[in-house]
Order: sequence, then C-alpha cells, then structure tokens
Amino acid sequence: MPEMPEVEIIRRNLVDRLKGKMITNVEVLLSRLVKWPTVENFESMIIGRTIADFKRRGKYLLLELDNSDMLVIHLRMTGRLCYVSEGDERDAYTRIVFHLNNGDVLTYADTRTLGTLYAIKKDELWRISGLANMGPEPLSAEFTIAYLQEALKSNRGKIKSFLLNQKYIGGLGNIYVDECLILSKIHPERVGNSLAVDEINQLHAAINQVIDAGINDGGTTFRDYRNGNGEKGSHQENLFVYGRNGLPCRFCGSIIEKIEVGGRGTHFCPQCQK
DNA sequence: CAATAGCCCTGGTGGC
DNA sequence: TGCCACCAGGGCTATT
Repeated sequence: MPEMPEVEIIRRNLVDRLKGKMITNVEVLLSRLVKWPTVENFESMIIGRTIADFKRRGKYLLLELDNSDMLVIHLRMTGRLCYVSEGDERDAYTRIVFHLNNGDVLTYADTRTLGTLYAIKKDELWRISGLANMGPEPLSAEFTIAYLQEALKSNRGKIKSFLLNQKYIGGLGNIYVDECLILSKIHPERVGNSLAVDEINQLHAAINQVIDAGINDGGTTFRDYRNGNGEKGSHQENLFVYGRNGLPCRFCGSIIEKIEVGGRGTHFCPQCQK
C-alpha cells in the first residue's frame, strides 16, 4: 500500500533514469486504468514526448513532459512502477508499458487494478480533484503546527479519519496514520477538536518523524510494494502498531488491539493511547 | 457542509 | 485437499 514514503522512494529511484528519455510507444493492456482522457488521446499525448522531470505530490506521481503536459499516476493499493531493460522479465501483473528511446521499458503493474493514470495539460490539473484539493504534506514548509491546529479546531470527526483525509494532509495512509497516533499517544477515536495544544504539537512531530523514518527505511512492504527496481522496503520491521495486533506494545508491553475506525483496520495500544 | 457507507478489484488466508 | 467467505484500503460517489 504505497503511501507518501513509498511513492517518494519510487520517484527517487527512477528520476535520473527517466529524465531526458523519450516515450516512443505505450501499450495500454488494461484500458480502464486510464481515467483521462480517452485511451487513444492518452497514447497520442504521451508518445513522442520527452520526460522533462519526475515529481510527486502526496501519493501522486507526476511525470512532466517537454511540452508541459503531464502523465499522472496514482498507485492506489497495489500499483507498481518498474524500470527494466528491453529483454528483462516483466511483472506478471503488467497493465501498461512505456517504451523508452534507449530500448528500456517502464512498466506499470497492478494486481488489483485500482490504480489510476491520466495524461493531462498543466492548466487542466483541476480535473484530478484529489490532486487539486490536497492539503499540505508532511515535512513541507506549509505543514506547520499552526496549520494543524487551525485545521483541527472545527473538526468533529475522529482523528484517524482526519489524518487519512488528503484534503487536510496529503500523503498519509492507513499504516503511517496508525504509527503517528501511537507515537503521539493519541487514541484513534479521539475527536479532532478535542486535542489539547501539547497533543497537537506531539502529533505534528510524530507525523514528520514517521514519514521521515519510512523514507529512510526505503518504505514499508507488506506484500505488494516495490521501490521502482523491484525491491522491497524495510520499514515493516520498525512499525510500532500496524499489523502487530496481539503482540506486545514496544513501549509498555500491553497487547496491541485492532478495531475498525472510519471503515479502516486500526491498530493501537490501549495503555499508551488515550 | 460534513461524516459515513458503499464500491471498485484480485489474491492470500483461514475456517471447515 | 478443496472450497468459499472474507479481508486488505485509497479515494471517489451517493447518502444521511
């Protein structure tokens, strides 16, 4: 489940090899993954273009083309990008193939086919509402304690749901949300506007810390995530609560519980998190 | 307006 | 060993 750290690792691993390469052909093997425009126009907008830059916003990957059009990719649950040489074996779940002018290939693979791809003009990015309406992301200058305080002030939903909502903070997903809540000792069902100032300070620090640790560990691989070179991350070895239900808390030894919050599996320590 | 439930989609898993 | 219900969850849409 790629979240911001995983998507960032993919970007870092691929940026140097993709920049300056021309896309000479595109094979769309599963057309429903292309959300905009039509598959035909998707192909014609991309074929013959050179990749000018490879950026990221939240969980979206942004390939800027030399005419300022953009190839936007969201991996959702099981999307994987992998850079391979022409004759190399491709992922069994390859759905879209981008051929490059040096003979190499960028494959988009996706087991559950929930991922989304767009070819879009720069002034039409509003069409991708999740991208256009995304809040500031962790580790950015815009993501300040004051911002978090202001956003939480009138929020009457559960803190877990708040953190998962990309319009408030861009890039967090289910794994890192559970992790930043244990680090800040906040129960996932606490109401947003009930957080005290010191709790908001701790939450802000924990969000940045968790995302930074995830990037430093090369991301979290439970099953599907790969880093752009087909390799797994290692942050799953350093998690405090996610996937650790029934195991002792690393802080206090209490048994980690799993509940459902906002329709998502939620792991927490009943002793540490109040 | 905001919170929430439902939906998409496939493979791994656990129960019987 | 085989079958099947269920779960994983990001983000969009419909509903309350």
